[in-house]
Amino acid sequence: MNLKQLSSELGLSQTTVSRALNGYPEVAKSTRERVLRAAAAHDYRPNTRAQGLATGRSMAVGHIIPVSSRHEIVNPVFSDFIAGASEAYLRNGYDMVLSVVNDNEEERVYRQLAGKGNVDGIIVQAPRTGDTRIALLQELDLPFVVHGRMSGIDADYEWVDINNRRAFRRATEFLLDLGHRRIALVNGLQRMDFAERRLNGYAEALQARGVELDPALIFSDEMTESHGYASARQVLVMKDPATAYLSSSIITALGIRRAVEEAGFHLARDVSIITHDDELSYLRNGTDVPIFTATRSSVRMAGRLCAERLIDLIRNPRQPPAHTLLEAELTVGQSTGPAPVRP
Amino acid sequence: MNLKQLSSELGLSQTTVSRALNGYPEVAKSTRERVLRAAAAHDYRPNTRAQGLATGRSMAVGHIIPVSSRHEIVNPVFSDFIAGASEAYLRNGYDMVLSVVNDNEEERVYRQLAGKGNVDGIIVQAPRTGDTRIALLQELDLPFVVHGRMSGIDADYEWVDINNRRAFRRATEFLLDLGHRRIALVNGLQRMDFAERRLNGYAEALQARGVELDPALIFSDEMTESHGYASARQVLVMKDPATAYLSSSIITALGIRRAVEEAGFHLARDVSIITHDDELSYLRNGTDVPIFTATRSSVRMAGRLCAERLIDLIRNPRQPPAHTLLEAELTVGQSTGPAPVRP
DNA sequence: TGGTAAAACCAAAGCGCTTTGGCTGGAAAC
DNA sequence: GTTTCCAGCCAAAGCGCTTTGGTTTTACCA
Repeated sequence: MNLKQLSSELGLSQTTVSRALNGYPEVAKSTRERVLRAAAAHDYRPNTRAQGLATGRSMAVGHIIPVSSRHEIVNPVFSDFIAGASEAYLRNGYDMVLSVVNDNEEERVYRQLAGKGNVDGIIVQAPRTGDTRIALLQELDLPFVVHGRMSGIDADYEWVDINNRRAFRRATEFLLDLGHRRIALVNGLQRMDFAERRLNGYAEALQARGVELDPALIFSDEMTESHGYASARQVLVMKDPATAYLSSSIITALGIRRAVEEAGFHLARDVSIITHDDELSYLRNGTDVPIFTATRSSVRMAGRLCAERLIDLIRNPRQPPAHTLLEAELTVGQSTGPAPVRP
Repeated sequence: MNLKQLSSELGLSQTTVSRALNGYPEVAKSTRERVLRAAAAHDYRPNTRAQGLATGRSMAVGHIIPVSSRHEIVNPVFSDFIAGASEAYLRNGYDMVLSVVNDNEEERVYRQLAGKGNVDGIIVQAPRTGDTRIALLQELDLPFVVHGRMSGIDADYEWVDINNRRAFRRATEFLLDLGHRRIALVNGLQRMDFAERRLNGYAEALQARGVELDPALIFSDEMTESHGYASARQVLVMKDPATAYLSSSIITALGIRRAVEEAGFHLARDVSIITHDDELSYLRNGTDVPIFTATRSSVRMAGRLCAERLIDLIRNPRQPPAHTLLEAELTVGQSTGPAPVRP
């Protein structure tokens, strides 16, 4: 069923039917009701492509998921992020088109998405330090929202991010307060912007207390379980091992815990762990008492916020970029305790 | 830059330029080269919506991700599945449009997707027993591929699935061979088709050995870490607890391990665990020696296969449905050992 | 009753592409 | 030299919608 058929059936012009359906004023109330009834009866839905062609809008937004070409790893937070975003899209009638892209061919995909005109806006994921995508997107004149931020960029742009530096500074301070002095940082890939900010927060806290930063205690890689495990294993064989770990993801934290317990240590008593917790739906940090002491911030909510900002930006294009900074809560769980007394 | 501009710049008709770009034969070789050069120089990309309107194809496929409205949980295997599927789409020029849908409004979304005509085909995820979606999709006459199968349905349809029954039968037999008699099954939601098949495999193996099935040892819920933990806790307080666990996901297995170790037991020596392993990229089952003994099958590959089948189905619509059954490997890791001798 | 303004409707153009159904000029065939 | 054929090009229709710029109808008032 298309507009033409529907309108001829109703004995009306396509114009009137279209206006009736789209809520324009210049159509009699009785006619509108008749049209709406008929549309519902025939389960009529305007063809998106035709609608898009006529209006210039496509009612779709693009999410670009970068996959590191070396590691082939999809960040697991992404599924919850998507779930949050799609809440907003559903409410506003937008579709979500996903592109999983090797990070070496990102530019091509962005250009393509813009050129083919099948999205009205873009969500940029996993920004890296000195990212070149901002300039590209501004040149393409496509509304976009960055999940995270990009250091070392002059241009202003819309972003939604958590206060990574502050969260990790607080977490480090918490461990220092418990008497820990040797604190390992098991971080994400070094080139990721969030990882750098977390490192900065960690370094700041140490410096403020006059604790020297030991580069041997800092690990950066994809945030997998095995990265956590491998890092902790390295720490455990040190002459002067860490008594506490700061982890960038609950998944790496699981790996750290595995290594630590395998070595016969007891969590909280012998070794402490604080992790960042994205509140992944399938990997909740405990149901009542949190398993891990954690800096907590819902990635699902971040997804929703990004999507809402983007929709707003699409509707009102020429507004100045807004910045949404979310604070992470520090919640105490069962994985931290006072630093063990040296034997 | 659009076709009109490009062709006027070249002094050619839109027809010729279009044909040159799309590889039709009735255009001189020299002209074609000239057109291709100009298109590249101006970074011309045909507008997808216009193209779609003209051809009737949209060059996009839909993935419907159901989110249980009660639990609000997105299955984490989904991100790797998507990654696999998008490899195929990328190669074939398809876009992927994602709808995250509450399972109570699925029908509406399917109808909408078909009616609005913005996808050429659909991937159906997480089939449930007695699923009504098959009938709906066949009525809508939209090509589709099911990831998994649906029991209790007469109609024939295209699916890609792993041999869940066989995998869990083998895993159970493996545990029985090790002398285990009390084997707990920590499964996914009961209404999911794969969960039923796994249960059947488990039950079959027990019956074949004359071991009685104890319903108290069977747990079904969303496959979260806490489901694993909670289930194992229930088992641990039994008078006659299980000596082995069969887990439907590596994530629940992590929860089981947590509960077991917390209770002071040692993996493999006191308690055995076999889990199904989807080979999630961020949660690898160990790097060299597998952590868990596991039935292993890459969900990423399943994604790729589903996408490839769907693309084929879109291109050659009237072919009989094919069925792809993947066997899972049983890989021995560090989580299983002979049943402990009763004290 | 006629005139006017507002309300309600419509025809047709246009969005950017593909595709049908020509047309043309030069080479091949006679 | 004429006819035939085909390679190579083009004009225009059409995909299904929105929107512009009307026209007709109704309602109101003098």
